[in-house]
Amino acid sequence: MPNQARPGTGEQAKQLALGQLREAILRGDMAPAQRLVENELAEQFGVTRASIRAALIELESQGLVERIRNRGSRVRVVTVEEAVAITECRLVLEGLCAAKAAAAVTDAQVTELKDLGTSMRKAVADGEPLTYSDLNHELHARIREFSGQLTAVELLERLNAQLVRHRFQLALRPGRPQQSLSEHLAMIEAIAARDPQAAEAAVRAHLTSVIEALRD
Amino acid sequence: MPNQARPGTGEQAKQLALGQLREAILRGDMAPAQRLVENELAEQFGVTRASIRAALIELESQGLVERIRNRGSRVRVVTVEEAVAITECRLVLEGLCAAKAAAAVTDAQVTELKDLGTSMRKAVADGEPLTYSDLNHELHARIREFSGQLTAVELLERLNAQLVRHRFQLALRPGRPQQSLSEHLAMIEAIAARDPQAAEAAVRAHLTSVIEALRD
DNA sequence: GCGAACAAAATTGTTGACAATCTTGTCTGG
DNA sequence: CCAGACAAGATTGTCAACAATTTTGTTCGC
Repeated sequence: MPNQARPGTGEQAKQLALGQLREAILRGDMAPAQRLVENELAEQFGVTRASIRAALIELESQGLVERIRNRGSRVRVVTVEEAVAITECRLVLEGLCAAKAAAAVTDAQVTELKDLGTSMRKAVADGEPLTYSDLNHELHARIREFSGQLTAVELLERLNAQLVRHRFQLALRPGRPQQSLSEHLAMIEAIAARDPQAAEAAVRAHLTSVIEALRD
Repeated sequence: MPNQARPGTGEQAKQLALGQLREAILRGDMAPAQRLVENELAEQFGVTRASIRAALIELESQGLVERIRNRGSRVRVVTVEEAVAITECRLVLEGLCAAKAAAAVTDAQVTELKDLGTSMRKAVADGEPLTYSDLNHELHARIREFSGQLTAVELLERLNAQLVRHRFQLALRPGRPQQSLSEHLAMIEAIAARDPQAAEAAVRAHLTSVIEALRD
């Protein structure tokens, strides 16, 4: 169960620190490879070093930061090759989720997916890559959710967190949304048709294309 | 990068505690759902609570223990449904690794796999399910290793750690090694033939059979 | 006898100080 | 001028004590 980042509620210090740090890294506030000194972070977030420490240990095993014995922590930089390897894992895991989802979706959920599809079509037509990227993300999340495969969902969320930086670069590439759109619509179509094999194939095709785009 | 459990070397207290605790859980020394009290563990392993605490946090995000706020930690029990879900993830990820391995193995590595195959055949013929289980484990590990897919390997090791208890139950089931053997030999055959699609299919077939066996 | 309020025990969460380790800059000898 | 030893500073690792929380057992009122 991934830790939700909800600063502000009456959480314990460690959870608060974890949430804040995680958000900061995901938002890009911390430069890549930036050093994370426990004392500075503790003062910055208003908690003690022990809490920061616990948060860093957790973030390390989520692959967001790197820790070296007696040398400190830094935000992990994901090379292009790693991004490809991560996306290959996403490919098979999201394929699994899509197949499961195709076998289990309700009518209401199909409607929701189709609505997302039309929104995406509109975003591309209006030339709003930012909105499209958000919808894209949401579509993948919904498919994961509908699959009911809790283990796969957890792994995927961990993997996705490592790709934030690369995701932005990809979304703003000219021509990319157009190609991506048709692939996404095919995924929706296959799930709506309750065809697990087709759904898995569509997801694989989409992420294969993402991998090619990553290797610009 | 998963933390290797190598107690005895001059590691730091937290790493030592982590290794010992992990080994103890994996070996089954800790009963399922057993309470893990920080003070007791600290005394038992000869380290302070802080080290135990850090170790527990890490083990939690590896899915080996469960931690509830102000209530303590216990070794996580994996239900049969969870074991199935985990094995479904293994299915797709090991499929990916097998395909990659088939595309990249050297001749020496093929020889190694075939040797493993004959050893497994012998273990089944001699009726040694324990030896066979070990070889089984090693075969899977080798295939992962030969794939060069670091991200997938890391995910798989995490997943496998959660299945120790179920693995034992499966290995000792009468008739199971015989069926498992032919599936494993097919995997080796496909990788030796450098056929990625066949390798992926063989792994999927094998783990599908494992899932069915899990649902006794 | 039963339920709720309350008190005591056990356990985790937090804090600040201290020790061990690594990095960096300086100095000495060649 | 350079290599290696050495000392100073910075940073992480460890520790023991304290605070907060939850659980459990007990007592009181009905």
